[in-house]
Amino acid sequence: MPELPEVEHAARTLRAWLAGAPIARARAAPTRIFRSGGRALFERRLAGARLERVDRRGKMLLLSFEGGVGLLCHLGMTGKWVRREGSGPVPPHSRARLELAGGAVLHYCDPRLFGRIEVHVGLDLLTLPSVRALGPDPLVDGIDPSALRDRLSRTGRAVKVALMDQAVIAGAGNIYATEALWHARIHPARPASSIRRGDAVRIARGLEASFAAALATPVEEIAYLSEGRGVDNPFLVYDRAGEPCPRCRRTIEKTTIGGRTSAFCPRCQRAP
DNA sequence: ACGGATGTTCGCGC
DNA sequence: CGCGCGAACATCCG
Repeated sequence: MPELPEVEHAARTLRAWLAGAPIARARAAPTRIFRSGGRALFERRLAGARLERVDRRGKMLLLSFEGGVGLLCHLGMTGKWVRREGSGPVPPHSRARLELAGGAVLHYCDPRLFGRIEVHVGLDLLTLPSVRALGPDPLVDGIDPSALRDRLSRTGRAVKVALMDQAVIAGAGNIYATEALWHARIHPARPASSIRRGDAVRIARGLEASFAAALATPVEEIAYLSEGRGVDNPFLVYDRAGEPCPRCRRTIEKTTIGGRTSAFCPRCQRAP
């Protein structure tokens, strides 16, 4: 459940779920979702907590509660929050749960345990080093093409690898880096250092377009990889190798860049 | 049955 | 120090 659009959806959903009732009880199994000592803090400090605000920075969810308790949650590759009535069945791979006054239960489910939850007391989550290390968030800060070009031009890595670097731009992963570069007509293996002002403008537009499209799409569809059967691929080029490019009809190809599969159109996105 | 999957982090070698 | 690469994490799906 991971890149910016899905995390933004999770933030909005959690905001609504936690708006009414305070947390009555917090429980979690001992898993590596929690770093050292985190589980005890989770169970002890979230009991009785009332939501103040939910923020998102890149792929990080930041839940702040009255009294200075903060919960940071990264969904990793397969994490998601699920709401159940207290009487309902426990969803698969529930790793932690927030029992709300009123009966609903919010489960953090994560089969592969790549996600993480941290509880912090007495500080602003936005000041955490892991949050401050993030680059600008496209929805919160917007994307400044000049700043993007400056950050890209300082590295010789492939532009797609650089776009997935959360310190460059917060929130893009394999799907949206792939989509944005197709929009921008830039080959994913091009050295980031070769990106010029005009390229950066098109990449910024490409990111905005692919994020906007995803935010306008039902979350079950953007999560089609995890939802599995029956959900159509909502993306233009991601996971579409062998199909025609939606712009020029040339067959989309795939290659491996930075260890990740990358789909691209060999005509629209010429090799470096 | 095998291979790959939306992410992050670590170790190793150059 | 930068960077590439592979592995690891644990599970599901086609």
